[in-house]
Amino acid sequence: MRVLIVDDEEEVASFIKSGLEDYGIVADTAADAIIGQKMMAEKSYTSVILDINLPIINGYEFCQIIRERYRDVAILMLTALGSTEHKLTGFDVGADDYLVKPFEFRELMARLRAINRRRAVGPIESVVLKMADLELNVKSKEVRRGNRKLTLTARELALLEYFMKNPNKAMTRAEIAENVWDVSFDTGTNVVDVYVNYLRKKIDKDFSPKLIHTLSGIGYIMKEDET
Amino acid sequence: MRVLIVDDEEEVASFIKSGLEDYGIVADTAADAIIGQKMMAEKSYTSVILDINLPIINGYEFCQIIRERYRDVAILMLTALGSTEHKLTGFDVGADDYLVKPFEFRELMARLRAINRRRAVGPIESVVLKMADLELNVKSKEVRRGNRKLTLTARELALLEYFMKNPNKAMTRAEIAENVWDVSFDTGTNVVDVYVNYLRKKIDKDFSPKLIHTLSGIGYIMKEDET
DNA sequence: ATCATCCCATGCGTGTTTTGATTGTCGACG
DNA sequence: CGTCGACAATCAAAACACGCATGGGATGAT
Repeated sequence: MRVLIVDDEEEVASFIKSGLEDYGIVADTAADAIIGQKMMAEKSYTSVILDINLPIINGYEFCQIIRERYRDVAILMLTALGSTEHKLTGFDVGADDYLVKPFEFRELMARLRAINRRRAVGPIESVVLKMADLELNVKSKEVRRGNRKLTLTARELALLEYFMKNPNKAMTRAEIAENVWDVSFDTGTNVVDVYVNYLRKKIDKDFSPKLIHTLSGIGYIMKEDET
Repeated sequence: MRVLIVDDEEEVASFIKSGLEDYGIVADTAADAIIGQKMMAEKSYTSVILDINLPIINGYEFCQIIRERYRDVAILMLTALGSTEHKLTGFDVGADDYLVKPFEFRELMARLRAINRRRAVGPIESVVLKMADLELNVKSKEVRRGNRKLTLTARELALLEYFMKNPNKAMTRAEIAENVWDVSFDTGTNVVDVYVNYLRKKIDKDFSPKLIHTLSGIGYIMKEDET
């Protein structure tokens, strides 16, 4: 995920930028639409956070330009203009969401996530993957369940990461093997079974609810609810 | 576009409903999540407008349920709870947008349009196959009829999936055998009959209407209406 | 050299799948 | 009106595959 912030107020822009970076999201800033346009030509952004009161070209016009050229970029308008008329115009020119200043950063973040959630192939790449009380920090490779810290081996970790990135999805052994062992699956081995077993011993054995479930004849699935 | 409004305040719900209908959008209302769930099982909605303060099951929980089962439905939360915490929770459970009461109808309309426009971009194939109140989530392999969860074996599941992907189509045993057992049909076995029987026991026996029908001399057909 | 990690092979118990025989249903025809 | 035959539904035992556990060997790191 790469975000472009277009705002002529220096403070606001850098405040958002540093906030996003705390979440591991790359962010660039642009003071006006002309600069913004150039940056979008150079790099490909997943989202744009856009002010309306901009010098030269205003936010509405810029929004239309983006929509035309980069059809699938998520656009979030962030402005002091809070009247319904303004909002309607914003959505009219193609914004995906509209947030009024002053704002809480956490809400901005949540809205940004929401508009990206659909578009992206997988869910937004959050640094911390969560399911029930199990957490996996992809960056630090730290795994904890409840308040217990767990130590996994490299392979166990890769497997868990794959599971957590595909929650509620039934997966065959072949699928898992190809993604976690990244060799085309050599039939006649049961590594997957063995490692699922290892994982279970560490993350499920002493806890509840169980997260890794077996689907007989199909494979495995990671999900929260029992059965 | 078909919208479901879940709100226990009668006035609000019907206000929105009639507003949407002015725009030629079909809208249904449900007073609580249980009713809402049933309606979603029967018809397929593009969007849900969801209150949080609901009797029995609150909006957050219902939102999660919807997200799980109907991945590609747009959810807009509409509630009096305006704190950032509430909003965050809303987005956390999978809402696409969050609007605080009191609201202007025009803004609701604009936001509804925005979240649907966005969703239409990527062709997300529906993962939930439906017929009457029977649902098969192809991704998680979960099968439910009404609100009962059913457990099928791998072969039963494959058969059901084949049936549901070819609704209202008469199919011979040979056709079924080739697709579900993927061996060229060894005449002289009655596996198909046996498994249709197993399936019926699980998905049709205690329910109505019956979905799997026998065509004597031809084969089987899956369809909703009796005969 | 020692240790942890990773992968493979084997065997067992259990649930699933298949088979083959029996029972049930319905229409045609004597 | 009863019988027969074709077809479908049901049943239960047998064959089979699947998933899980375990021990041990190969590999690589310290």
